[in-house]
Amino acid sequence: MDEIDRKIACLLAEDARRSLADIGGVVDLSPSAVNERIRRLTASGAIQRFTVEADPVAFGQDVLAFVFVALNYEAGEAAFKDFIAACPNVLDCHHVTGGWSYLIKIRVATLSGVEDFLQQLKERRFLARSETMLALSTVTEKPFKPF
Amino acid sequence: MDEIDRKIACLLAEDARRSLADIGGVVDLSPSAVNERIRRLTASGAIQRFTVEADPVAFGQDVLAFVFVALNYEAGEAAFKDFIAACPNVLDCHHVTGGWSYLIKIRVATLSGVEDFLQQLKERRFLARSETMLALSTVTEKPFKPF
DNA sequence: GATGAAAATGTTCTAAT
DNA sequence: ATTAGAACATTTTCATC
Repeated sequence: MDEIDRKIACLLAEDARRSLADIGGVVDLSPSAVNERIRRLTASGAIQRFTVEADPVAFGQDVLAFVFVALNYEAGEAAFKDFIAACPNVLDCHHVTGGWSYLIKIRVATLSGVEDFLQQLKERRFLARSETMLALSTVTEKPFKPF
Repeated sequence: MDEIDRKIACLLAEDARRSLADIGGVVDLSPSAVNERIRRLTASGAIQRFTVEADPVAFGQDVLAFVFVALNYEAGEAAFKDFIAACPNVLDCHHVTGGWSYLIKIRVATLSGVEDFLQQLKERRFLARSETMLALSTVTEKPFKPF
């Protein structure tokens, strides 16, 4: 992981469709060398996958909410994590400092989707307490990119 | 935006390097037809860009924090938004319901990076109050994907 | 590790329906 | 909007340094 690797990762983050020749032009390497570096970055997990950024609104997921959860540990933390990891509406879930155990970021189609999500947590007995914050508008929202 | 478009977007979200022929095999369309649909999805903004998902830790951004901000409106909301949009450490920034004006998600190399970030907000007089939550561990973290 | 050239694969364009 | 096929470009492999 040197400066060239970082630069290649940055270029791919901006546009993953750039050709190896293009990238090679920027970092002064042959297409094959660039290819080999991308292969290594991918194999090591530094680059996790090639994907597309999609507009949630265009796909009907208009509502963004943050749910703070105090876990009911009797229900099992592992079961909670499994549920969260499998739920397509969950974009983020982190164990956090402060008065709550987890902070969860979800995208749903409508407000009732938020209620459905909370209901699912309740049904599975994961919830001791929770608090929900709705996002009214977004200034910026982007996945992590090397820089 | 029909079911086929959704499916194509899903497949690209999983792996943006799949060939047009591959995708066509799944949705029962010719490579050219798939290509045309991807072109339209991209042109309409439903697909915002082709990119790579990178591992923040591999790139030395180990610390994830959520910063709640009550804005000092005298400093100018537009200036705040400009600053936030331009800051590479900021992954998310949303105007939210509740006692805070904005919820900001940042990635920094070390804890002192959190302090630096808060210091920058202070220097620019954006801050009335703030509260910071550190992420201790991550259950899931992914950009929005159509499904 | 990197290179350059050959081989394999994928994409884009054109004409037609 | 979609298709087929030709023309074009890119990626991948491999022998070599």
